Amino acid sequence: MARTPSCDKSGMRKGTWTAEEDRKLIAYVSRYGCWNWRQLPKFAGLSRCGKSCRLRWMNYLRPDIKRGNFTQQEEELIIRMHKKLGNRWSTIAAELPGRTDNEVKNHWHTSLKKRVQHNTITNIEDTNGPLSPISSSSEFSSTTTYSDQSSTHDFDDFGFLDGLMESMDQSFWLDDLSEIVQDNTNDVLLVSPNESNLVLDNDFASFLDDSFWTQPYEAYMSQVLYNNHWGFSEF
DNA sequence: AAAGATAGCAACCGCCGACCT
DNA sequence: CAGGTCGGCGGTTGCTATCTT
Repeated sequence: MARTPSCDKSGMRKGTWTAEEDRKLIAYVSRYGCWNWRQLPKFAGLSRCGKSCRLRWMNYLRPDIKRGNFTQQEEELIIRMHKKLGNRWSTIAAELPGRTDNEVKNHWHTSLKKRVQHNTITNIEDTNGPLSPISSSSEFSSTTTYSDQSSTHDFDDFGFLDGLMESMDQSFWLDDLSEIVQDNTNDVLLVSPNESNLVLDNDFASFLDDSFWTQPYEAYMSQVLYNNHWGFSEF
């Protein structure tokens, strides 16, 4: 679980923190605060570099650290924010009181990442059959083919449409599992897991040409902007 | 029961931006 | 402006625990 204690070239200890080291760090920071992490170990009687002390305090010893399993709400928030922000762990952790960026990052890599990937594959299989091209018999044509996640057009891709349908139920827009899909009649729908599907208005639907469904969102939008087909303000 | 594989997570490393001199 | 210091961040490592064969 932890690294074997060792020392670096300058004689600073590395590896797992002992209970005694923890006690010294807690005692010092509690009394004097963390005014300078570089200098702190010297005054606190620790043979650790400042960085190591800071990390230990921030990720483990801080009194407001919340330990234990992540709740379902916390996990959902992490998944949602990761989808929006990417690997900005400190920003994500800031929304989870008592959780550290390191903890959130670890939890993502060990648990949530696999779950999200599994859900993506499952959703694709649900609509298209197991990793097969778009099926004409399925209710919806998927926004993606095979398992190429880069060509999935999740709802968040269209954040710039936020002002367009302000009257919509906000939960629809915030739902990360919403997708933009095309049905048998070529209507373009916003599909939400809560089954409140919505047909997009014709302006938007007609804007999506065939290449939308066959290439990654970024590439598609680059092409759109390059061709000046559509300025954001027009919507 | 033993060996190998995998999961979980604390801790380290290197980089970057802010700030100071 | 240049150089140095510091705190903070994200990626990665290395070790133990647990599971699987």
